Amino acid sequence: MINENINTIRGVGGNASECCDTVEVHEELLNIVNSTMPEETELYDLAELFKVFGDSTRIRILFVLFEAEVCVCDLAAALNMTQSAISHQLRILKQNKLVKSRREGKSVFYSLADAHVRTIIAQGREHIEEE
Amino acid sequence: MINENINTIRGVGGNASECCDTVEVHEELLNIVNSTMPEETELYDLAELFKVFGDSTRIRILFVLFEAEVCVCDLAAALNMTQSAISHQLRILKQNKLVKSRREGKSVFYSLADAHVRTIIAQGREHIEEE
DNA sequence: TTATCATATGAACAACTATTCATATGTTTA
DNA sequence: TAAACATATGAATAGTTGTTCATATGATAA
Repeated sequence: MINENINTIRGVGGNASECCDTVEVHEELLNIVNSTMPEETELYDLAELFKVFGDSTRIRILFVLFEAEVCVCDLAAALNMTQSAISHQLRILKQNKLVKSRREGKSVFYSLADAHVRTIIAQGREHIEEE
Repeated sequence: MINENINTIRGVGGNASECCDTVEVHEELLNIVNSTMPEETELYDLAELFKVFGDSTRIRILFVLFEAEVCVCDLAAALNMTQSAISHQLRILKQNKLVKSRREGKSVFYSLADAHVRTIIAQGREHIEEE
């Protein structure tokens, strides 16, 4: 059971009828928001990071990189997409430090840059596989 | 060090020059993709889930719900947004089973529905706070 | 150098999304 | 019942994003 020791925010009277007809937001709630809410920039960065995971092409790229270090054209061939599309997505993954790259001759090999990638995706899979 | 026992996918010769000029995709890579890549629908669902986390308004809602069960109008007031905007986002969070709701009189109280929410966001924060 | 292969990238376009506005639904109180 | 309050939702719009196309950059081989 989640939230077992989390209070419901109500008005002073403690019933639902006083929930929303007060002009001032409940002080308790404001204290919570002010003390536990991350900074604006961190919230933005967090959303930005999850946006990167929110595209099935990038997810597929990550699943390939879970198993091997692969060059761009092989990724494109394996995922049956154009080199350009893959390259654009790799750029986003790299900007967000989820993958790293290494040039070897004409090819550029990509691999995972961060252990959190596996954890985050694993937790996501667990979530969607419930029921 | 990540990827310490993960092979680089190459051509038969094992050098970079044979990486991409083969007509057929490397068999080893195809085997990996076929055996470890989740189903199309799971990939789609995964991306869909992370899209939900990819918006700072929804992230802020979740941070409030980390601490308390809150009704819609209090969420709107605390986050300084319109009731309609919050309600639309709560709908998305609920559809993806990240929050649950409970009616009490005129108010509807929202709370976290799943422990994975905390884990996923915690991992995200760890990632962006590195360096 | 020139040709070729591998990758990166800017521009354009179509598809998607978050917010706003107006309004509908649901609940309580008078 | 009617009025007021809390929430939900459809439509419209502005902003964002993923792919394609054309082309530029970088590296190797002839």
